Amino acid sequence: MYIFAQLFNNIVKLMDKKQVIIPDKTTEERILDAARTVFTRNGFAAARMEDIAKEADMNRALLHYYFRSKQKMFEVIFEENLKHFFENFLNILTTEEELEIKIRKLVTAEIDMLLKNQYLPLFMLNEMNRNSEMIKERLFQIPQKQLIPEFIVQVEKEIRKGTIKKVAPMHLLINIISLCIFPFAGKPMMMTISGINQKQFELMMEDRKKIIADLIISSIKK
Amino acid sequence: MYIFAQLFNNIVKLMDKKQVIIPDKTTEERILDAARTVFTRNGFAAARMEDIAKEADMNRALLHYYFRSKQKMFEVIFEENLKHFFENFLNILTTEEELEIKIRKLVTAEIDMLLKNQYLPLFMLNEMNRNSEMIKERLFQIPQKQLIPEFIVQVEKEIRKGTIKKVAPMHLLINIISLCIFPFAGKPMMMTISGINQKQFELMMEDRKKIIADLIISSIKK
DNA sequence: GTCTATAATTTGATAGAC
DNA sequence: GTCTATCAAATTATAGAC
Repeated sequence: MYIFAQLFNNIVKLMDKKQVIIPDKTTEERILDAARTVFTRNGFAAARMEDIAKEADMNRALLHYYFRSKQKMFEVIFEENLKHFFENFLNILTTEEELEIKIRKLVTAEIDMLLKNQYLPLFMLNEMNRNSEMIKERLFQIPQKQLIPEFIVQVEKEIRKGTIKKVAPMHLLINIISLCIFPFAGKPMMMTISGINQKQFELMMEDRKKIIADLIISSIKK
Repeated sequence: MYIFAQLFNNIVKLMDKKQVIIPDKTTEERILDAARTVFTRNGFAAARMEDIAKEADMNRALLHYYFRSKQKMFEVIFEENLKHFFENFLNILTTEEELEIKIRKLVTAEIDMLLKNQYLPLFMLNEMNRNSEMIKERLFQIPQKQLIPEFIVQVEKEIRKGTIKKVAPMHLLINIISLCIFPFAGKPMMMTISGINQKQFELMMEDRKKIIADLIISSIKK
């Protein structure tokens, strides 16, 4: 029953504001979309319920009706972002793939993901930096404890076999992560310094897929 | 005249709270020290005037007496941090030094600076990401416009001379910056993932001075 | 210059009509 | 479910005593 009321409501708004509102999204989805945008862009502290309401084209009261508090709403988005940020990377990190292939896949997948979520790095870095209990708890639940060592073991095995140079596996991993993620966290700086625009930035990151992988691989090749 | 009153005041507080307060710092300096700590750690949005007052061991009213508003106080600290973040790096970038030596100096100086200012990267990345008019204006005033091209010219010259491989100068620069700065911005993540403590993190960054420089240099050597 | 008390503003959260 | 009106709390900023 209410689905028609909502549909009608959206169509009225659509005509009224001459704006495209996807009519088949539930209110909850519209709120989450808006919350994702605002929280990911501004972080918890700088995000305003009013901003989210405006982004979702509704009023603040409705946000509280669906999610009770800013904190609870944030936790949903943080959870999403945390998973998004780590999941794919950690999955590739522990496949049975040969090391060189794996490094190329890691870099490509990571940069592709970040090109679609350009505010994610700064969001994650910030929220992990904040000393929030909730976030510390959630971080400890990540299965990194097992996944990272798996990769390290793989690198150590290659070193013993003599197929790659003797490198510190943890540094290797940090190098890969740094080279992929930093340009996104520092995008405004990059763009100002080098005077490039959004489109040029994205093209540059496409180039970096090969540049980073080559750099890393040449540093471990004998 | 008032310098004695202040000295007396500080000594009283010192005895009263059994706490070491350097008595020869002016009130303004004590406020700036506190503001630097709080703003750099938490960013503008999450920083509270109350936090700064507590850190400086005085009350909020006094902060306003000296700096009028939170915004004005922040601008002083931002200015300081901006200079601190770029100045030394850009100076080294444009010395007459030979390229390989220069890269080693850049990496060492940058990591040394960041070891002493571990919250600086995240602060700068965040504030540059915020769309503040004041910050955009200040960024444009940085002499990067001239300094970066100077370095790029140097690299291009080496390539033409045939002393180094044919690499994209801008990517080379971004690689150096990424490798040095990212671990500090992602310190909480690094520490959680690899289970290391503050002391171990700092030792790791000491190791990275050589690791990063070697990596970069080996990638340009013929 | 420094403090206490208080005003003003912003922001998160709720009540109640429809 | 959604809105308007309102409250409550947090936070910045000022007034005025000492």
